Amino acid sequence: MHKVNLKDLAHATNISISSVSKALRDSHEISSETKKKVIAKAQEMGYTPNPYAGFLRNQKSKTIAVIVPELTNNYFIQAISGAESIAQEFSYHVLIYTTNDDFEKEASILQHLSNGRVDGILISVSSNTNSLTQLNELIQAGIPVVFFDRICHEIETAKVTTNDFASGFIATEHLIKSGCKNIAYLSISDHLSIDQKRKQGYFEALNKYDIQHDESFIIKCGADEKTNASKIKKMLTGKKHVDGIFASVEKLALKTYKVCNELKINIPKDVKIISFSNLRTADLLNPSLTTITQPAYEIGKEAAKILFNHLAKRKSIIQNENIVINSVLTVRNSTSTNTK
Amino acid sequence: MHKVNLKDLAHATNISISSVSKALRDSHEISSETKKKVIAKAQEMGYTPNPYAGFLRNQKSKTIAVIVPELTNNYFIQAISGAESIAQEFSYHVLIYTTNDDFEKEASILQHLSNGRVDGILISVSSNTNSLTQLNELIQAGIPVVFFDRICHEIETAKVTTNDFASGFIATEHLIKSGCKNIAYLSISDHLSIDQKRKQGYFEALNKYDIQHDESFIIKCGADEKTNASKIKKMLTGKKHVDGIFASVEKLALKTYKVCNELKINIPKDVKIISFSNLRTADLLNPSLTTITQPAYEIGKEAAKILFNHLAKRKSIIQNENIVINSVLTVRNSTSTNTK
DNA sequence: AAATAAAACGAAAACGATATCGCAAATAAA
DNA sequence: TTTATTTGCGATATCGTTTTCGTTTTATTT
Repeated sequence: MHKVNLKDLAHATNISISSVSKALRDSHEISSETKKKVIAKAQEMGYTPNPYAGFLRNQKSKTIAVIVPELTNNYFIQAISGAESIAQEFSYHVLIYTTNDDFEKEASILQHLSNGRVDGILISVSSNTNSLTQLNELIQAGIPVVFFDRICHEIETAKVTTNDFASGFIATEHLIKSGCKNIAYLSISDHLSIDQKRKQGYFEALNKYDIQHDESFIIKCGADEKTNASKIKKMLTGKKHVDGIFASVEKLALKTYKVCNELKINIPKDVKIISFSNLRTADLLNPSLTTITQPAYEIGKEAAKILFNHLAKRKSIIQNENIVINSVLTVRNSTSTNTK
Repeated sequence: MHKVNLKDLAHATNISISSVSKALRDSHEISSETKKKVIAKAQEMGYTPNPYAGFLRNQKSKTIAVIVPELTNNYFIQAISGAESIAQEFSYHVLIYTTNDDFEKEASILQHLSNGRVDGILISVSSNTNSLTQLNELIQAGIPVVFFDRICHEIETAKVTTNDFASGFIATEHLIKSGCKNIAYLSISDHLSIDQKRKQGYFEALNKYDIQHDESFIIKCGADEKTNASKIKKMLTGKKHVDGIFASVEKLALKTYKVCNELKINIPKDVKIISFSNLRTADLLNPSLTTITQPAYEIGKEAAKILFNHLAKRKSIIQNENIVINSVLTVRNSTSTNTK
């Protein structure tokens, strides 16, 4: 079955290709009669424009890329979901790429995208990102980039985040007010701006309440699950008794839950836990988990909106801008003082 | 900054466009010296081929679409994740579309894709899908479609699923062996083949153990969360005491947990629950949830492999085929008989 | 009626890469 | 040396649109 194109349509209607094209695009240069004729014939023959020809002609594909470290993460999924909803509104298409938190893979994806396959990019960088040059080249080449969550401060463009510093402070303060004296911070990566800011908020809270800062309470976790588990285990069984844990990301909190189960450590009696998390089942956990929840869906929507509005304007450079959407604290049983 | 193309490269090297093109594609028609010269210059000038031109020429874009009802669902995410991993292997790009379980939206997406924007499609249809004609047209037009999970039996192509019938049987049998007599089935949609099969497995198990089948124990849930909650509540507070619940999908199990919390109904003492689920936190719930888990990641990988292998062969039609990857039962406390 | 303006359409040049030719030069075979 | 063959390269058509610019026809003005 041959796919019908403008040429076929022109032949069938005895009208030139260019006029047929114009008729279908509702140009004022074409009389309403011929428009009708062309449209009817197009309908009849089942004409649909070849997308690639349009892409080539316009150097635009109505497609954006969303690049995230991983998909099996509620935060990113919600953000993608938000971005996708806006994309549908703007009739854009969404390409998904995962980096597995590997900056080489990230660089290779960005490299691949530099040929202009997409009109714009939404990205949350990998923990150890090193792709500054790639990203800058992309922007120089006229492909707008918007960051969300895991941003690169060094690059001038729009960035959508949550209030990491304040949230870190609030989380830690909540633990303190719940009676914790020895509070550990589970870090996911030194290189990540979100981690740094959350940690700064943590320090700020400790300072405010005159709590001694102990370097051994900063647990540097990473990509490897096993290593994380053993570090958490070591912390919980160490001489210095930890009575509060602030997890910078959800998966570290969940790992802590499992370790506590193993070690028969009672949450919240022995140790209280709060975590950044977008888990839908936070209130069904045993015990239910006190969370700092980012409005991930909104963040994704906002980032996408900025990108599409920019693409609509066709201005070459996105202004440097920091959009902050606040997280919310939801207190649950993992930080409860009522130890029945 | 002007993007450099073959023409520029030809001009810079004093070689014809066609030869430059051939040189870059390592054609045997070009001498190794000129190849070197061209490649060096390409490097120097930062040449990257314009993707759209290639798409137009080849009528192929190395892009597939993955269409799912929703993203905020662990099953679909894992499946997409699996598909994406294979896509990276095959150097394919992945466009994501969500239908919000609305068949009109699904139809419109499929319609849009019929112009050949993608080389192939992976789809899990919406609950009330009606898009048979669209799907058939797509296949007729030479765009291969592979189903996963939520399939259309009527359409001749490859379908990747789990053993829904057997799993439904196993789940129900597990409840029966745990002492349940009055087992409810939470259905998500009558129209879905997965739901029908799981329910058939449920009936089969009831039959085998000579348990009276009670029509009021089939709870027809749907997209609306509130309605689902009230139906579940009604079931749990009805005269006929329900002592076992088999949820066809995760979200219905979670809803049941919340309703039980509200009503102070104890799981598993008052009622036992088993569910199809891909929740990572199943063992951290209160109580931990007994699950039938689909190998979603594998299913996504398998579906993608079939599609890519087919695309590589360029054969026009995918043979009708049913690939089944078995789910696994993981017994946890929500069906425990040890009611401490 | 002549001159001008507007309306409706068509020819052709892009967009950038690829592949089929044909043609020359260099090599091999006769 | 002549003929045949290989090797290396270039001109050109093609993929299917869109858009600029002419050209013709119709409508408007003097």
